[in-house]
Amino acid sequence: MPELPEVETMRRGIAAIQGGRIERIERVRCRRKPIRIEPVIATIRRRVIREQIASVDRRGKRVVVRLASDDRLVFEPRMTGLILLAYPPTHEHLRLRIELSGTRESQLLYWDRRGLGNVRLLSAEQFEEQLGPSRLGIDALEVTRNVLRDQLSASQREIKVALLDQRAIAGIGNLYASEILFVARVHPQKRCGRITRTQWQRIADATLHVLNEAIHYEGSTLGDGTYRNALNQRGQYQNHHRVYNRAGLQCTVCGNDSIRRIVQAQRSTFFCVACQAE
DNA sequence: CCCCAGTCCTGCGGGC
DNA sequence: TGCCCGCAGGACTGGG
Repeated sequence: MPELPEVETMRRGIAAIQGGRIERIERVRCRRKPIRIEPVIATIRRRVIREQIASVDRRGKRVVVRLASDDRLVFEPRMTGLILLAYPPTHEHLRLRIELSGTRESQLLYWDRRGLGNVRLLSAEQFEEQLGPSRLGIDALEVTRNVLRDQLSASQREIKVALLDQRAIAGIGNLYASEILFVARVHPQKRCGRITRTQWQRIADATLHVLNEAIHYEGSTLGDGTYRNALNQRGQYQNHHRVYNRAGLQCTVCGNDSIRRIVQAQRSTFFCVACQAE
């Protein structure tokens, strides 16, 4: 379930392909399994082959490889996508291989078990249109109390559901929304309109704290073990979760058996009924 | 504006 | 032991 910390870990893992020793894209190979890709592969090849890689960035839950031409190759892993330099978990689900020239041979792989993710080549204009500020909110690592308040306080939605809205804030998904609200001590069903200034401040602080902590541990590799970094190694943040997947277990803060699971917008939410009374 | 259910997909684990 | 079904949830869509 790549969210911001997992996607950022992938981005850092492949960042060595930018500039420097890596010269350019030499080949693009589609593997056996179909891939959601746009435009068609022939057009992608025509536009990327022999292009240099200018930078490797991230926009919310997407990795953005910017080429010297200013076209952008956007990887959106969704549930089970991985962006790798090597060691795909299975050969079967390898979807795309981009061969790069350089002093050392290099490659970029896109692997996706379920295939819900996608890869798109966008012009600078298309990128602005489809992934610009009108479609995708400010990056979650940049939030402040005032950004949260401006974006969400007019909403009557429950805060946990609102945090998942990528048009407001980009990068928070189901797992980190629960973790953030626990650290902020705000009840996940609290309506946005009823959240106080102090609570917005705590949510902003908790967002930065939790996401940076998760990046430090290279993200969360959950039960099915799908998520991996760019070298197919597991993340470790699952060992530091405070509430996610911990229903019925002891709260790390108050010590009570007060962690519950509820469903909001058809998704699991975990929280401590004692620590997040409001 | 918001909410909800359905869609895309695969693999897993529970229940019988 | 095998089969079916529900579940996981990111982003999007269509209907209310």
